[in-house]
Amino acid sequence: MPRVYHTKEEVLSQAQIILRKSLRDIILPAQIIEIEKKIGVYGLQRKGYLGNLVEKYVFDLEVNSKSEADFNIPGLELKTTPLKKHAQGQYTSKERLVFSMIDYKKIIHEHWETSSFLNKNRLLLLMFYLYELEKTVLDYEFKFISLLDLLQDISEQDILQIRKDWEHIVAKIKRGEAHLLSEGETFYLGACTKAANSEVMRDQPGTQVKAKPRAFSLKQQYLNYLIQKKILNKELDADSIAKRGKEKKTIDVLIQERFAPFVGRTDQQIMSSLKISLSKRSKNFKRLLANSILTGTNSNKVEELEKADVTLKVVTLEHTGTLKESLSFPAFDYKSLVSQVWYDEIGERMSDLYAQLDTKRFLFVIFQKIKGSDEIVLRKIKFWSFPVSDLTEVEKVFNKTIDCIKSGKYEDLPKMSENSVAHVRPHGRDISDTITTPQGTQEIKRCFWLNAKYIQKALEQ
DNA sequence: GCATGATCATGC
DNA sequence: GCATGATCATGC
Repeated sequence: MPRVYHTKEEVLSQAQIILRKSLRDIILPAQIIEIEKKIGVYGLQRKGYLGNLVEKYVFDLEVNSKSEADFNIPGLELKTTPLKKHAQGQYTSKERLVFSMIDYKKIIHEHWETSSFLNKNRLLLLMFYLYELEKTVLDYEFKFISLLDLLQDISEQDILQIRKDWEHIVAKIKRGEAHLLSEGETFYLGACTKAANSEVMRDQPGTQVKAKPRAFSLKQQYLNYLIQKKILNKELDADSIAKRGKEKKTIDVLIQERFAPFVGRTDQQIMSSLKISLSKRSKNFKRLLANSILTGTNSNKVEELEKADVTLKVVTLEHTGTLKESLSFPAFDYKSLVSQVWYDEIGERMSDLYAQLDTKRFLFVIFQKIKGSDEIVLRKIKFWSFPVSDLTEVEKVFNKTIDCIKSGKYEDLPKMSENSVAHVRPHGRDISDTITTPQGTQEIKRCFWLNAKYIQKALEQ
């Protein structure tokens, strides 16, 4: 008979039996053999299998494949989720935390307080295990186990943001724009792509256009924040824009308000009203200026931006309004790149570049040069995420890049003149900064860039 | 003026 | 020591 749980405390206490242990440590030899047989059939990577095993062997529950609640306790959801270990020994989440699929047709009739998302996931039993490539589900060690109440254990500020994220996603679906959703347009709660079992593309309300299946997710960076702050009780070394969470505002409102008094002012005026003095010769001068406006310190780490995985980009327009410089991404590894596929339509595999464009959010701080002066003016700030409608253009660049690398034609890599959105260009320290190619030769480090003209247009909108 | 190649400066 | 964000330099 499967076990029945009556309280969340009972569930949490049962979960602890596997803390700092692996499945192999807590089950019988006969069960180990049975699981090893299945691993042979399913392979090591079968997602969700570990979750099923935990339900069965840690909690003694009957495992069903339906999306029914794990326990009989309303809102309590079990999540087994992987960690990765960094060189300095600290743990971060390996992935975002994915919830159940968004039902495009039903959700447009929901409200946050009574939403199916909150109903199902308000209480999260988070079981973090250390993912290691060479191990199977039997040997992953469970590192942290925590019960998180989404409405009580996180700051009001964060709850508000999650609610606004949810409302943003629902509003977009209501407008018949589910196909235009991307994970990058919200802060903590995202709508991430998710493999569908039966249908690849889904119907959505109000339009004939089909949309990719998506699920709610807590973004990876926000999950990292929860691990550090709520599970390990560590103080963050980042500076908060809303000091100590007293201001109950969403991130974009908060940031807009911080910059508003300085829009239209010169760098000199900004420095004197902030009572700071920064060297203009310093290459990150404008970056420091932006940080000072945001947090009052020159710290590069801004809590709200880190939690929401927002990349701050400082750009400087010419006095005429043109943007000269393109936007770089981290340098790529030729060998790793050729093993990637752009996006496999069921969301099982995607390239680093696709992931960057679909999940990242940018905050542009836009300065402009003044004619005949060495002063600059803060023009505006703008949140931006990459429009899904332009992904196909980048896909062309991506595929051509892979073709060129595979055939060793490094001089034919996609140029800015070939594509309106993106190109490939060097991105190393100098010409001696090289990396090994699939051919075994050394080649200068390069990366994908978003074209300056393209970014300029995006900023004007 | 723009595309492309190359490098700087900082901070982790 | 290196990755990264940002910018510089050159040549057409």
